[in-house]
Order: sequence, then C-alpha cells, then structure tokens
Amino acid sequence: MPVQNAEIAAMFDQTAELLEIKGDNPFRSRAYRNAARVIERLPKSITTLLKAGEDLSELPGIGKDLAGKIATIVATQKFDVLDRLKRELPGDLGEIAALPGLGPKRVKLLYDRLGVHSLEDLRRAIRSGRLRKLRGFGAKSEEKLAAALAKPQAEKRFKLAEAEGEAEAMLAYLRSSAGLDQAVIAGSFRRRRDTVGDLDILVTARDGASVGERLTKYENVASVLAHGPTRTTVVLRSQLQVDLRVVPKPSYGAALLYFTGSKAHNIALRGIANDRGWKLNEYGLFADKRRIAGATEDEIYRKLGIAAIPPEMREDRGEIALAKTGKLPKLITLGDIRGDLHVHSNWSDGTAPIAEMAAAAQARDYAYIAITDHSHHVTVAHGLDAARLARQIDEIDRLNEKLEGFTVLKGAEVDILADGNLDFPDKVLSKLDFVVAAVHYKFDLSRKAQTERLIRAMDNRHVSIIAHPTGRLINEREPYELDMEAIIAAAAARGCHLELNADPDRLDLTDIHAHTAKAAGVKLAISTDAHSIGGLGNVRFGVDQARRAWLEAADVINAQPLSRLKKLLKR
DNA sequence: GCCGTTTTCGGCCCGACTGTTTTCAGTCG
Repeated sequence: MPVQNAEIAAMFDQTAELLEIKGDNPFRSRAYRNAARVIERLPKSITTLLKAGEDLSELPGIGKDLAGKIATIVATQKFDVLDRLKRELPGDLGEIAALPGLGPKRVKLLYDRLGVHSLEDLRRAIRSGRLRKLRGFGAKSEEKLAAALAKPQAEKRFKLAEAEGEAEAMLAYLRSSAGLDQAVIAGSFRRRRDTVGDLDILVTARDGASVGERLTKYENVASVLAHGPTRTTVVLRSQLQVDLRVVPKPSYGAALLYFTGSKAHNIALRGIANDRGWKLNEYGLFADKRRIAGATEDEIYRKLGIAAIPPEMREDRGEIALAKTGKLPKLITLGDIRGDLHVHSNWSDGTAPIAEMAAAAQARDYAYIAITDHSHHVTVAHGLDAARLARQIDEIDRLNEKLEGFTVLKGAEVDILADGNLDFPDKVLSKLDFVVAAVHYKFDLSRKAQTERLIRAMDNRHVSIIAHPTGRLINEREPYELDMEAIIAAAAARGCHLELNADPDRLDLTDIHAHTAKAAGVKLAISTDAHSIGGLGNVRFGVDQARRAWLEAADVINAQPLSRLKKLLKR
C-alpha cells in the first residue's frame, strides 16, 4: 500500500509539533505545518505525482529540502527527522499539547521539570500537587487541566445545518440588544464549510461591552471561557463554542475579513500588505498609523490590488494568485440551478406523490425535475421492481402531457450490486431518460474492490450520474474505501457525471473532490436526494459546497437548460 | 524550512485574553 498524502501530512504535523516543543526555530516548524496543509489537499496522491515525474518543489511551501524528504518517505515509509525527534522527546506530547491552555512552551516545562510524558503522568502531577508549584502554573491551571483530563477529548465539528439552527436563534437573541448595529456570523460558517468547529460572531455596536455581557447571559450558554471588553467566548449546551468580537464601525470590513478567515488566507493577505509596507489587522489596512481601508472587505481587496474573493474560496488554495491576475472563476449561484436530478416520491421511500414534487419544483422556478426512486434491491426503501417502474413511467408520461414549460424526467436511483452490476437489466434501463447509480450495501469492500465496483457501474452506458459517490454521512458514517482519483479519471474517460449530493448530512462529493473533478473535466450534478417537498430546499447547501469547489454554472449539468441537459445525459 | 520585480539573506501575521505575575509570557484564533 503506497503512502497516502494524509499520512505524510500527519508526519509533518507531528514533526512541527515536536520542533515547537523542543524550542527549535519556529519558522522551521511552520514550514512543516504549511507543507502538511499543501499535501493534504493536493488533488492527486504524492505517489502518482512522483511516478509522473513531477517536481514536488514546484508546489507552494515545498522547497528542495522537503521535496527530497517526501520522496524518501514514499520510498522507505519512514521519516528519519520525526523518528529522531520521537527518540529525543519520547511520550505522547502531542496529546498533552492538545489540551486547552497547554502549548509547546508549557508542555516542554512540564516535560523538563515534572517528567510529564503522557496524560497519565500529567494526572499524577496534578494529584501530587506538584503542578501548581511550577512557575507559570497555579490553582486555575490545575483546575482547568484536571477538568480537561476528566472528560473524553471528543473534539466535535458540527454539521453546517446544525450550526445554522444554533446561529439563527442566538442572532435573534443578540439583535434585541440595545444599540446593536450589525451582527453577522463569520468564520467557517460564512465560508460555508460542510462542518464548523465553532461560531464566530462579529458585531458593531454603540456599546460593545454590553453585547458581550448579553451573550454570557444567553439561556443556551453552558459556560463562559473568556470575557473581555471586545471579545467573549462561551460554550453552548450543545457543546458548540461561540466567539463574539465587537469592533468599531470603520473597522467592520477588516474585522469581517479577519474573522471570516481562513487563517491561511488571512496570513497570505497580510503578506501582500507587508510587501507594500502596510499592515493589515482586524481594525483595518494601515500605512504607518493611518487607516487606508477597513470599512468593507471589497475596499481592502481593492487597495491590496487584487479582486475581491468570495468567502467560500478563502482557503489559500490558489485563489489569491487568481485574484491577482483577475482570473477568479464566476462561481455558481443558487439562481443558476434549473432543476433537481435526484428526487424520491412516495413510490419508494419519499413522502410526496410525483405531481406534488413536480409542483414544488415549479414553485422554485425550475424547468425540470427527475424522479429517481430506488430499485428493488433496496427493499428497506420499497424499491421498485421492473413492473412498478413501468407503471411509474406511464404516470410520468401522463403528467408531462399536462405540464407546460416544465418537464418531469424519468430516472431511477439504481443500486450498484457488489460486483458492479446494476439492479436492473439494460432492457429496463433503456426505458428511462437516464440512470443515477449508487451504492447502498456492502460498504466494507477493499479499496480496490470498491473502486472496481464503481468503475464497472460506470461502464454501463445507461448510467449518467454516480450518486453520493463516497457514501459518507457526516459524523455518522465514514466514506467507504475508494480511490477517488481513479473514479474521477474513469468518469472523465466515460463522459459520466458525478453527484454533489446537497443533503447537509452527506455533502458528497466533498469540496476538494468536486474541485478535483472539475479540474479533470468531469461535470457535476448538484442534487438534493429529496425525500419530501422540504428536501428540495437543501439545494442551497449543495451550491455552497460547489462554490467552495470553485464550480461555475458551466461545470454543473443541472444549471443547463433542458435541451443541453438531455445531450449531457446521453453517453 | 521557504521565499524573492526592494532575491540568495533576512525576513517570515497580528492582537485579545488569561493566569500568574507585578510587567508579561503563553495560548488562542
């Protein structure tokens, strides 16, 4: 098994961690961390790149030295720098540094002075009263660390849709504060990541301190972690952390930029400011002490001489280079979507009749919808057999005769059997406008077998779209083992499309995979997999994810008019 | 360890809050 990108990234992260604890040059450890981020989001595996003879030092943040080290890791599965550091600083120092309030400096102090090599050592140091005697530690540190050690370290990220529910309720509460001007959720929530680790709220107000005060009294607050005049951090009962920041109005744009992130994007922007001899912080863009921009984000981007970058793209994945040359993609919007290509009715496990789903789609100003009920192998969903499918096709034909300016397409979500064969024979499939194929059973095949299974399904020319390609359910089920690089290449070669499932529990493909697919020339379908009328509304989550993947309307088949869509569905 | 239209040295993002200290280092985002 070749070394995965994620494994190399993890080695570099560990190396950075230990270098920090050791007290090595901080910029050296930063270089390892930067390289780890670059590697983990590469669209292709390092192994593939090396085989193709690519020069890894061409990658941003990776120079001659790290390129050589990566090649050695791939060849030997070992990283001598990390191995040496581990021998030098034995134990689980990474776990210790992950505790809140402990960073590299304090971990080193604990290691040197108290011989703390593990979480268990730390527990003992606390019990024996030695910790609080250490310079820089006291009763508070002891208490907080004891609490952190007592509860399991399940660092949870929240699904975007879950966070939205929390955010809306809290915003409504805060907006009733006296003197509140603006309140907006920034952070990864505004970048529309599939999951968020916390909520970052930015506020402008006449009396900022009182807004922070009000947040600490919110009924859903479980604990207050920090509370100052301009910044307050609380944890909600749901365990979602909330950071509130108050800034004066002329700084709103700068603060929004800063608080939206990503951190890596901000660092890159600050680098541009530095190059011009300016300084960028959350209060504005400054030449000496003079603020030259700050009220809006656009103003700051303009002053920096680059195009304004949409929040969804702010990940330092190459967007800044595009903005410098004015070549940012024109990201797809909700208004570009003309139909939904994965929808269930009450013929299988949906709740509404076909006519009602169609009417709801028309109400959304769509031009078409595809009914794609399950095939019979998916018995738990009352999958259709060939006879029922034939009757459903008749019903849709009759419905289409009555509809004007709107078309119901005849599809099916056909189960991909373990061997890659489909759950209907070609004779049945040929009666449909197109087929969505998906895996519903046997998630535990080997990576090789699972990949072959999906490619085999794509070999069938009736299959136009592979639905929820990795099968993941966020926070509930891991994606099945799959060589996505091979899947995308196979889809490109066959003119098959991949789904970006918009269900907020799935969001499958991920942003990175969707971006890779686009780069490979594969088009995507942003589909809701709706099982009810309300489910159609999830399309916005799919569009958010698509924007994170840099998709434009041209990359998305259901952003095309019906005539063009029909051509794209034919293979 | 990376990087470069102020290049091969000398930089590398920036500020708020906490705890412990008595003026600030460390952590965090």
